[in-house]
Amino acid sequence: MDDALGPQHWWPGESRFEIIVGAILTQSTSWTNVEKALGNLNRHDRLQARAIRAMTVGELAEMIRPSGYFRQKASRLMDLVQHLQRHGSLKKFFSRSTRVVRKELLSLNGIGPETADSILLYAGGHPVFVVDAYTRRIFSRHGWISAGADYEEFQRLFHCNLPRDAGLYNQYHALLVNVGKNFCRKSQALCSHCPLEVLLPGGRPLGIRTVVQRAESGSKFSQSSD
DNA sequence: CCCCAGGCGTCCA
DNA sequence: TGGACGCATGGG
Repeated sequence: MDDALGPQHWWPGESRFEIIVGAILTQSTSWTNVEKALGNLNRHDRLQARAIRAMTVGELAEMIRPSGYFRQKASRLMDLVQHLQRHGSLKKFFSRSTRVVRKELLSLNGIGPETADSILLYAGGHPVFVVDAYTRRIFSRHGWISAGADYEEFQRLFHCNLPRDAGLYNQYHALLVNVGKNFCRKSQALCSHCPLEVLLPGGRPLGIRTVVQRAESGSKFSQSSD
């Protein structure tokens, strides 16, 4: 286990490798389904890179079936694991500059900006802000950024307004996920009980720091995970 | 029955 | 460059 030196993250997972696997499996999929897939892998003692490589993609696909898109994800996961192998340890893989590792992750099939950044932040401890559907929804609904802004544009908003700190990005993202899940839901947003209610459009513009501090002090779910 | 979930690649205008 | 679509299971 080389996760002893890894960051303390809220992202579920016992090891850096499990976090990486989870990042692929959770693409457009609820975490409960991902848990079933991870449970299958764990039960068969398959939550290590070596054990994954020893399987066929077909076997891997069957094991992760509950996470949905299982054929695609099996193939993506296998590609990633093969790639990681060439770098030796995960520690070596992540020890290079954020820019280099990110570019490399993005070059792999099935790894887009959010998955790459989740892996960088939660498995690698790199200071990159993860922009997900919750983040986009919360910030565009409040009028803080256009809904049509692209990934890099959203990310720049955070990188330019917050200290470059992995622990901070980790915590902020966790808070946004909680607000997104429990209040700023896709349909039927529960603004009346939301910690960000006073920041609805029309109010005085406030910085990101204020937004997140409010989420932190107001959310009853700030410590919940999975 | 419906809608939704912590995306990504491909295709096409 | 950007919008539609396929990928798929499981829960509410």
